[in-house]
Amino acid sequence: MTSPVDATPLPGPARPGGRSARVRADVLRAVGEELAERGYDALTIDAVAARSGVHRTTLYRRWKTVDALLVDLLEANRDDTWAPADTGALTTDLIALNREVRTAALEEPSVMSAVIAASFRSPAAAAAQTRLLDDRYERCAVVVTRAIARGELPADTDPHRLLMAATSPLYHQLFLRRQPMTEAEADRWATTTAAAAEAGAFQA
Amino acid sequence: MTSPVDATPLPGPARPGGRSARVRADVLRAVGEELAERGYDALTIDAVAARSGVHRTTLYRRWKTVDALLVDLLEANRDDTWAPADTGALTTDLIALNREVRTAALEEPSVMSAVIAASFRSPAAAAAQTRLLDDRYERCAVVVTRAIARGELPADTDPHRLLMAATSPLYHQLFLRRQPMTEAEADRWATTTAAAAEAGAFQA
DNA sequence: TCCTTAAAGCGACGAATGTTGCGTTAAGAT
DNA sequence: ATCTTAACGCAACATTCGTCGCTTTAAGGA
Repeated sequence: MTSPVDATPLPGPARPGGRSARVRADVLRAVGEELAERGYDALTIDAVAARSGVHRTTLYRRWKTVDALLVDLLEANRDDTWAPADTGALTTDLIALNREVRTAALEEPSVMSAVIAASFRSPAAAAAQTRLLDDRYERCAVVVTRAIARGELPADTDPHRLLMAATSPLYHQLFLRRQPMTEAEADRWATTTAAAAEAGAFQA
Repeated sequence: MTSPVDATPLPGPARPGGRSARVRADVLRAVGEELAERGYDALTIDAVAARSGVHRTTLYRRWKTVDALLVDLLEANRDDTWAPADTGALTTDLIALNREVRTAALEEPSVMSAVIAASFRSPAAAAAQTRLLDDRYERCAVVVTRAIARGELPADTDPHRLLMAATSPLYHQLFLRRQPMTEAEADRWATTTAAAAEAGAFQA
C-alpha cells in the first residue's frame, strides 16, 4: 500500500551532482597521471589520495580497490571514435593494426599491461578487459567486411577468427612469453594472416 | 697472499643439508596445496607459514615474496620428461597439443593463471614464465620436424611461428579476452594452422 | 664425540593498508 | 532563503605485512 503522495525514493545515484563529479574527475586524473608516471606497481590508494587531494576514506568508500579505480578510468576514457585505419587493402590494414597494438603494448609504463595485470586480480577488472577487447574486435570487423566488399576475401570469412589470428601472436609474445618483437615480425603476422585468409582459411 | 692452511670458504650453498632441505620441501608442498585449494589470491606468506609449520621469518628470509615461492615450486616441479603426443600426422598432433593447453588453462583454480598473474608483478616470475614457455616450445618443435620428415611440410618451415599460430589464440581467448573456448574451437585453430603450414605459410 | 656456525625459531617493532564513527559541507528540493 | 541528507573530511583504530636483533637448533667437519 503506497500512499499517493509517496515520492519514489529512486535507487541508483541519488546525488551525482557537482561535488561528487568534481571529486571523481580529480581522482581519475590522479590515477591516470600516477599510472603514466610511476606505473601500475606504484598505483596505490594512498598515492592517488595524496595526488588528487581527495581523502583516503573517500577512495576506500567509493572505489574500494585500486583495480576499481583503474576500471573506472578505463570506462571514463573510453574512446568511442576510434576506428582502424583504411589503407585500401587487407594486408596493409592488418599491418597498421598490428603496429598499433605493438606500439601500445610496448609503451612504458604500459597501461595495457596494467589492465591485464588487474584483470588477473579482480572480476570487475576482468569484465572491463573483456568489454574493452570485445569493443575493439567489433570496430575492427570493418577491416574484414571492406576486404570482402573489395573481393579480396570470401564472403563468409569470419572477421573475429581472422583478427584473432593476426593479433593474438603479438599479445602472446609480448605479455605471456615476454620476449621482444620487432615491427617486422608484427608485420609478418599481418601478411601471413592476410594471405591465409585470402586462401579461405577463415571461412565459416 | 692466501695461507696454505687457509681452506676455501666457498661461496654458494654452504649448508644445503638435512634441515634446510626438509624445510624447503615442507614449504613447497604447502604452497602447492594452498594454490590448489584456495587459489593465487589466497597465496600469502602467512598462509604458507601456517600450513607448512615453518616460521614466517624463515619464509621472508629465504624467499622474500610469494612470487618467489611460486617460482621455486615451478622449478622444483618441472617435468623434464614431458613430450608432445606423436599421433602420426601434423593436424592431429596439433589438436592433441591444443587440447592439452586448453585443459591446463581451464583447470580451477588455475596454476597457469597464477603464474601469468605473478609474471606481471615480479621480474623473477616473468623470467620463470619465459623459461617455462621457451622450454615448452623447444620440446614441441619435434612435432614440426616430424611433419617435415613425413613430407607434410616444406623443409624450411619455422617451428616456432607455426606453434605460435596454433596455440596463441587459445591463450589470448582464455587469459586476455577471458571468454570461454570449446574444445571444437581449440581443434579448429589446430586444423587451420596445419592447413596454412602445409600451404607454406610459415616458411623462412 | 665435540665444535663451529649456517639456518631456523621467536617476539617485538614499524610501516603500510583497510575500517569505523562522527562531525562538516554542499547538492538539490521546497 | 531554508531544510534535508548524501557525500566528503577527519582522526582514531584494527589488521596485515615486512623487518630486526637475538636465541636456539642441528648439519657437517675435526
